[in-house]
Amino acid sequence: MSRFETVEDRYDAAGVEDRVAEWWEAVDAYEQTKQHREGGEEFFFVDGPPYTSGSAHMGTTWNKTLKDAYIRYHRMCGYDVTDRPGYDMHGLPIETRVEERLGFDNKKDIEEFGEQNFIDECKAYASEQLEGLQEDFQSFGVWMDWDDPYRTVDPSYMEAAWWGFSKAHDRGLVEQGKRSIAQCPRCETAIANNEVEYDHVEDPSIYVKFPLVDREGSLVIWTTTPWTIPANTFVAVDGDATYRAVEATVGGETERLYLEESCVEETLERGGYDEWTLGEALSGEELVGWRYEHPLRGEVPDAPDGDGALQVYTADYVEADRTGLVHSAPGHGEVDFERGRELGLEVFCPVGADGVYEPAAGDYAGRFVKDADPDITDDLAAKGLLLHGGRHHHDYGHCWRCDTPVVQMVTDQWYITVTDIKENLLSLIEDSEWYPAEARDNRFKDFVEESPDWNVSRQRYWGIPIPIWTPEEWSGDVDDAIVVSSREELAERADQPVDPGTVDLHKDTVDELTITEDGTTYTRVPDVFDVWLDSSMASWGTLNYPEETDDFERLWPADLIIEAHDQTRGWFWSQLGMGGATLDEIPYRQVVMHGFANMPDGRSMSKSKDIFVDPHEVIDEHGVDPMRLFLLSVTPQGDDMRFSWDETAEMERRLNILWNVFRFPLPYMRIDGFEPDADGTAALADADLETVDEWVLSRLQTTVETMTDHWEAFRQDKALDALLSFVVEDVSRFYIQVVRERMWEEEESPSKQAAYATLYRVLVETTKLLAPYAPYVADDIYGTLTGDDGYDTVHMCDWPEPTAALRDPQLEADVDVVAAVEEAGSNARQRAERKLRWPVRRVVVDADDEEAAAAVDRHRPLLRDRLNAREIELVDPGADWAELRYSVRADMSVLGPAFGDAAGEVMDAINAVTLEEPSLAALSTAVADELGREVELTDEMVSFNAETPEGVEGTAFDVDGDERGVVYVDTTLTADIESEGYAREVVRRVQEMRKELDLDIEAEIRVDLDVEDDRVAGLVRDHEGLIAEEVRAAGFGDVADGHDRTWDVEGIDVQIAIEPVGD
RNA sequence: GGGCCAAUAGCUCAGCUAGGUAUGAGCGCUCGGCUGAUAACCGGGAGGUCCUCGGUUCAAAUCCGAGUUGGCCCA
Repeated sequence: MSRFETVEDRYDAAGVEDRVAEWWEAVDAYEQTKQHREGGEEFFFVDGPPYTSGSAHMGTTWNKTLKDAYIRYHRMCGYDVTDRPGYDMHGLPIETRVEERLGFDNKKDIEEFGEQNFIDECKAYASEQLEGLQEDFQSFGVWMDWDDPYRTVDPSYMEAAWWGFSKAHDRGLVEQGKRSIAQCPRCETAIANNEVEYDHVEDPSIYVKFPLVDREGSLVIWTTTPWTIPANTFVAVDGDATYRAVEATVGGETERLYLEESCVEETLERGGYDEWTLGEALSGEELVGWRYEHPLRGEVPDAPDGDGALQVYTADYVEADRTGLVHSAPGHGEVDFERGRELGLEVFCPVGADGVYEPAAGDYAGRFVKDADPDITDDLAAKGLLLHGGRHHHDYGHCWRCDTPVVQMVTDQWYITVTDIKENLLSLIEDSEWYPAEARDNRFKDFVEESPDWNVSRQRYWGIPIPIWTPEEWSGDVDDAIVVSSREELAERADQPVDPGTVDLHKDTVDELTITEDGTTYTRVPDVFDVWLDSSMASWGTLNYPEETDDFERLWPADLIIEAHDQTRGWFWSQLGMGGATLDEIPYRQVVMHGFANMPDGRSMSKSKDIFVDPHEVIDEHGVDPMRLFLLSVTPQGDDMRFSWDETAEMERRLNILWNVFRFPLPYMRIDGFEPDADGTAALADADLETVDEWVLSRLQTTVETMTDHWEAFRQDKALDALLSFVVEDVSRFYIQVVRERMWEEEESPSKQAAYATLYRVLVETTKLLAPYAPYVADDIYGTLTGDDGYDTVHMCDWPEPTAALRDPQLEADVDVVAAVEEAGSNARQRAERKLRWPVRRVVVDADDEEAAAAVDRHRPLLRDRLNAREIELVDPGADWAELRYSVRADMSVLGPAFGDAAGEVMDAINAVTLEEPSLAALSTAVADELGREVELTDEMVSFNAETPEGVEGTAFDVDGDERGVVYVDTTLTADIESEGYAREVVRRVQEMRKELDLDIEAEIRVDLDVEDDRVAGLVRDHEGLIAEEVRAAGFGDVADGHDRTWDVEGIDVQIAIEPVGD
């Protein structure tokens, strides 16, 4: 590939990306880059596996882009980076998708279809989705090991989970037990608390009277779940609250009710009582031990009736709300269960996994619990126990996958008892560094402190089977069960023949396996793991541990993980829990926690509600690199991102500026046969650098240092700011503007060579700095610049290090001053209405301090050039420019009282004078002259205003907000200046006409000028030499058949004709 | 209902973790300039209840409290 080839006029993302993708393919760019770093210090990055349902959304896109950028950065820094992507492929979400596909309603359909068939369908679905994601990620320019992703459904990965679980078991952290869990009656499985979504619903709201035994009256409870009343076991009160006996009358009949004092009025009004009187006051403690009749004893004969049941107890979950007495069913509610267990009460749950009452529910057996609500309410009403029945709007839990309302109930589940090692876990957290740090110390720590034991069992199909085999007459003691840790062990212990090399560990396979030892046959527990357990093993699953041990021993734990803040409760936690349970270590060292990708208006994206931005659409519109640039331009630490089309378009424009900067020197370099070494070091060493060259190279070093610091602090967004500002402000707006003329020089010159070497170096280093962000365009530019002399891809390059010898902070500070002076000078010019094309006689810089003055003094030629000034004059700091004069403005509010009737006269005199210096003494003298008499003036009476000489405009300049002086531009015309000004006007028109003819840069022309005004014609003629040089005119005179145009130049018609001259 | 985070120009965000005039930045808008990088570039200008209300203080975008809106997590 030859260097400095012609490129498109305009940055075209799609074109670049297609071209580069093809190139990568052709030269195995990814593989080469990885091989290039083999033997380097190893860096173990672990990919948090996306779930394989649906395609990549903006959040995943952001996440993978961040990962890609940090992997590329670390590679450039010399690390041999682990980059195995992963996919989370088990779990209920996929099962429900497949059920939808197959038109299934419940587990019975699955059983009929066949477990194995269903598992095959799930696997096919997950694999299909995986392929889509793989394509998506690759289309985002992400370089990971796409040929070998870890998949949670692979036997080797599943084995990692078995190993981890058995480790936890070895350490006594596995147990089976009853817990109150959220059950999805449709999916017929427990679902984790974080899988419960709360939606607004309307439920029954009933007040029920529980008749007391041994004393008159009833307790009044309130509930929104009538279906839990069959399981009522006790009533809870607040021991410190005050309860009242109430004599309530309705329809002439009076009854005694007990409820919390502050709830009486509202409750009895609801109950429609005509009147009531407050009776005895009792503390909650005093109610403890009171016994009552189960309100549905007739309908549910098996309802709790054991020791201690149907009594009042205290509980800390009671609030003075509704009635202040809480119906408690340990067989259902979580807090009820906990309290019931403390009290040693029976756990009665007459509901099956499908949410249907079992025979123990008596009359209600066979009914779906929610459907039984009205019957139960009616039955209570029929017995006169319903005080009030209404409806209530509140939030109620639903299954996150199928949206079915959950049923809270007690079932047997398997647990990893992380609460036993909570202190360890909390201290392990300290071994990880988080970005941002507060996420660890607030959010994460809080979550870990509050987390309960981890229910890892699910009564489903598509998951990693729990590797527990229990004996026929099992005691329930986990020590009597067998926990298998590997395929090898399974093969050894199973009664049936198993080939550990080929066995698939899914449920359909292992369910059939039994283990017989010491005459006892063990069968597998039918549950599968909670899918969160799958990914919790990713840090060793990625390394195929325990099947392979070398990598694990060398690399584990992970050096870096990068995920969004929802993973605090997800993957960050599950990994900590498993790492702690198995190895008593935290599986990661550094955590970058980014935010969520929201809509441009701040709402969260939601595919189901059709509120989202599709990454592919962004790519079609603006390209991959601009999208990545946008995603990487926002902070990766905690804050949510609002996607912005405008900002993405802006990134495309910035890349276009870079493209222009890059393509500008190409024709010149090509024509001159410029052939620097690949990274330009040698070319630079040979070059005779000029001041601006040194400056921009120094800026480059500073930029490299700044960027590196930001990258190391995981603030690639700030690093990008530094890079883009360098490219746009320093290179494009300043350096290129200054060196343009040097590039145009026809002859070989050291100056031109120095500009080439400088710009080359700047561009090559820029492509390296840009590479992690915009991998395509960076590589395209790099390739065009280095050709066959560089690496096949910029991604093999080392991350630049600042070169101390090229640093010159003084020069950078100087140029800051020069640029400020230039800016102020341009402003002054504009106010004087003098275009830059017209030279000015002089620019006077009145700097406030020595430093600014010295900077200007050191760079007079540069400033002369930038401001098109014949001369730069410098006023001594501390002194005012001698040519300034001062006018004075009188303040009548002070003059009036002081001078009375004479005030007007004094004011006129003050306003009329012009002073050489702004002092009261000078003013007094001048005013005395004007008035013909002395007057006493004070500072308060006047203010001084500087007046510039005729034809001079002044503007203050500042650096970083600090005012450093004033720039005066003297626009007085001279014949010489007019002559050059007009000549340059002509040059510009001729140049435009050359372009209209599409002439080659080097083509020579003949020019015919006809200026309407004779004086101006003469002025132009004086500068024919300049014109000829600038427009490559071989001569002036008649152009018979050329390109002919008449221009208006400053109000004067100028007719110009040009024609190319033959060779 | 609870915890955490955010709210500053039309847009995206700095500034807040040492209180001291919003020098705010880029984009967009607008007026002007430049013209062999040209769909680029330069300069001027307009544009703000710093979410609201209280408090601390000589002084609050900044510190404290309450609230509003949005996000995440939990119930």
